[in-house]
Amino acid sequence: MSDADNYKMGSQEGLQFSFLADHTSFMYNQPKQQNPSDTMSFFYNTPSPSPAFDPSCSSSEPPLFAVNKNLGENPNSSEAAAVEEADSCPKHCKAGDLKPKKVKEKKAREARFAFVTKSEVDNLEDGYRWRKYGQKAVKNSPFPRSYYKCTSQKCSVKKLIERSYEDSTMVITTYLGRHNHHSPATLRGRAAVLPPPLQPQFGFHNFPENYFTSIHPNFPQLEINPQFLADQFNMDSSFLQHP
DNA sequence: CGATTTTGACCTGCGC
DNA sequence: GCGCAGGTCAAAATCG
Repeated sequence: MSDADNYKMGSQEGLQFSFLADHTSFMYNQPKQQNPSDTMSFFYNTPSPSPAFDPSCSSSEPPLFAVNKNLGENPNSSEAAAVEEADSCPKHCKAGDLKPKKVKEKKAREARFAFVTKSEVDNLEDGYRWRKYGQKAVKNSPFPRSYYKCTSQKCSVKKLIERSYEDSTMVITTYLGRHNHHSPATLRGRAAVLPPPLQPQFGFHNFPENYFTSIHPNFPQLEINPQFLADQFNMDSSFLQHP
């Protein structure tokens, strides 16, 4: 079975994926019957109170991930539990814990951007070239985590890939750092069909710049690049184009 | 033969 | 200080 077939299988159920950017979780869940003219957007999902922004939660939490709370019919499903794990920091800063915490000066954590996709292939094609440099077993998970570095010289972006232990069909991808170069795929001739690259102040700096068509920094609603989705999910790009 | 992957060893940070 | 877990290194193996 080809990768394209795998993506097709995912899209038959509608597009479902979630992601985190700098400790804030986002989710996207497109119903199968969505109106083709609808804008495809990600929406802010800030927990309240919001431990996601607790600066003391900075260096040793498990990989950031979230699973859409609305994916399952049962609100008490394990997927909803996974969101709780992603939205709260482990042990020392649970939501509702108002005790002052010992805050250490820590090396600034590399910005992260994590998202979840439903796919049978682990390493989703994102236009960049990656070299695997490690693989580790993950506690409480039967699936290992793979570590990748961008192969471009002077680019220190890393990517972590693992499968969700709650749902083995979900792939958790975490980007660390920001590319200092264009996507090789873009340079190879896709520029003609892609919008101009976003500027370096791109708010979700760990993500390939061609993922999104626009960013609203004060109201974080993202519009995904239709051509990118078409490429990733083997969909008809005309279905995804804005009216 | 160069690039990439595999995999065990090693390093680091954190909690107890 | 010790043990655990996450992350990285680097030599060997594999691939194209």
